[in-house]
Amino acid sequence: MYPREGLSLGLEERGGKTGSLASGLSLLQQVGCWQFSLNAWSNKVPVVQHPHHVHPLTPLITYSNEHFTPGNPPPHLQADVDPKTGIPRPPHPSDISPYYPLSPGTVGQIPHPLGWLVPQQGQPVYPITTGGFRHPYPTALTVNASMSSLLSSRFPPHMVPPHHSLHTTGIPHPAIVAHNVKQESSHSDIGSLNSSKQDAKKEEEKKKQPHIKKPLNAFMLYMKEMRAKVVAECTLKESAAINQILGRRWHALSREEQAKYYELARKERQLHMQLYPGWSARDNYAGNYQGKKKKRKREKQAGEGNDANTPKKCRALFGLDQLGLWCKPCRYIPSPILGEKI
DNA sequence: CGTCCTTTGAAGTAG
DNA sequence: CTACTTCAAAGGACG
Repeated sequence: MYPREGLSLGLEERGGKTGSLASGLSLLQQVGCWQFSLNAWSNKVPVVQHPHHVHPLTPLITYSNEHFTPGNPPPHLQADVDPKTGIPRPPHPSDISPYYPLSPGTVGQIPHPLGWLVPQQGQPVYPITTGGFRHPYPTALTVNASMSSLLSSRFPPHMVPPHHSLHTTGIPHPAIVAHNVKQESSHSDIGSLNSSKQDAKKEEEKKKQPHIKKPLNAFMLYMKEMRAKVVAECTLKESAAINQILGRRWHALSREEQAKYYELARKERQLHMQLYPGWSARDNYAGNYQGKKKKRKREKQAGEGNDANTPKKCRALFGLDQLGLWCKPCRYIPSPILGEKI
């Protein structure tokens, strides 16, 4: 069932940060991965018990689960139901994200559409550092066809102007941060004295432009929600370790559970597209693609390909049973733990 | 201070 | 089309 042979049994050494077996064991126990492994071995359904069962991430889920009765449907369902027939309508662009759109009149009547991302840490999906504070999507933000066309007409498709970061409420969109927050200038380090001035000017101009971040994918949304919980469950705070745990928990989720996040991510992207019609992920490459890179690329390990987009390959390489509990050994959670039957 | 680590997924580039 | 790269989040570690 579980191809143990496919897993390295050696502790991974890298950068002198190798985690100890004991700590790894302890870690797994703390976060419940133990249970996952057991389930994987016994071919039972992996259980990631969310104590509260109410999904804090999404009103969609929360509402549909328990908070609303047929006579009192959640806002997004209200939007989805034909008022005349009462028959649910298929999704369409105008109600692209039931999480964000709220007409001004409805603000305050129902939980914030992004409350699903705010509750635990008070942080929105997209952190805003502009102005020194963070905001979720504006509460009064209404993204519908009219707004979409408004945005499109106001801004050229290839460029989102700085003021675009401000909604009519004056609250910047969470996906936008000051450009100098994280991204660096893209120019190479072969700067001459002549070009330094120009570079500085470009730099300044660039800083004026808001940095529109990528929309979060399903896993990122999941991490955002679950991180605090995992941190609370174990003593670890190091994000790399936490992320490993989260990665494993992600794989242990049922298809239905994951589907929630995929759906949320899809809506995220759609909203992002409507808010920033001309935006491309390329914009955030900041000239870092191949050669011009500012960022690392850790050397691949033996047998390690880039399997991020190739789950099948990933499964074959590292061993993944039908439950999806693949475990790649790493320095934080040593491979013997992952490979051993417990 | 800036980058790395670590995860998955989306989207980009290169061949 | 396939393979590879970057970047989203997060915060400690490290040079």
